[in-house]
Amino acid sequence: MTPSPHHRLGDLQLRILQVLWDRGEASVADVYAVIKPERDLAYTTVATMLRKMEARELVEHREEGRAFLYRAKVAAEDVNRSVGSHLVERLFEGSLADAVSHLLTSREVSRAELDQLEKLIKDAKRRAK
Amino acid sequence: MTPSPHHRLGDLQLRILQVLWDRGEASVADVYAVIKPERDLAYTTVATMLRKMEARELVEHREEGRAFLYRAKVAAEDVNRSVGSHLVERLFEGSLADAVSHLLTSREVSRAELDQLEKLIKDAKRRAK
DNA sequence: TGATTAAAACTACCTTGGTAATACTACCCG
DNA sequence: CGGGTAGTATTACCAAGGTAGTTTTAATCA
Repeated sequence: MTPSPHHRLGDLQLRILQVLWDRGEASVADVYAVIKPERDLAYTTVATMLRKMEARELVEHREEGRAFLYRAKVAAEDVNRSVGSHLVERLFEGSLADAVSHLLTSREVSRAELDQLEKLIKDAKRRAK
Repeated sequence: MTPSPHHRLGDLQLRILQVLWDRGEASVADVYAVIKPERDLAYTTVATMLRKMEARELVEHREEGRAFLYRAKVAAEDVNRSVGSHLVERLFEGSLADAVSHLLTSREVSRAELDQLEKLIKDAKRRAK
């Protein structure tokens, strides 16, 4: 079975993973409670998705009484990196600078964020030295 | 009809758009010639995809003799921005800095690229001032 | 004990990207 | 004229994300 490349996770799957990363462990009801206000889904939708994700090895569960407690089986770091990397690759032919450049013109970026970015670059440079 | 959010473009669709952006106009054969060496597809696959993309208003075509000449109907800028933005949003809750930070740790970034990035930030700051 | 309820299991459906074989069509060349 | 050839058109599949109704099961409470 293919380890299924992380970069093609759908929005709902990603959102569910985020909840799990946040909580460590969560029941369907927990996940549902978090997601429901954001997007109006049925409880069973979340449950089904979780089951599908388990089949794909993205999450796993254990039983606690009659309920299932799910945990993410993939690391946030890995997924974020994988998704981000894939995007830069497919959209900007690998040029991080191009990617950031587009991002900078596409959104309001606060002064604080710019400062933060600057520091990031400086750190990276230092490490590269 | 929904203007179909650009951020859900698949890899093949994106690649095809890139060819069209590059050429301005291209026949199926043209697109095929470019893509074939990268991924081993059938000619009809490309043709079908183009037709599907036309239905989705991503491209349009005119007839030149017996062949179709396709043109992108969406701007590269728009798509890149949209895809990039969506990613930052869904993965990093809108924090560009977080996004870049992950990208920096996920790939080899050349000194030149770092310099380029630094300049980008400085420019953005100047503009924001 | 019997009814309510909460949970999971099962089933089903739609959309879209991706992939391609096959069928049709018109044109050009010998 | 007749057949190759270069195109498009048609049709079909599969996988995966997303969505959710319906059914079963088990526990809890009155």
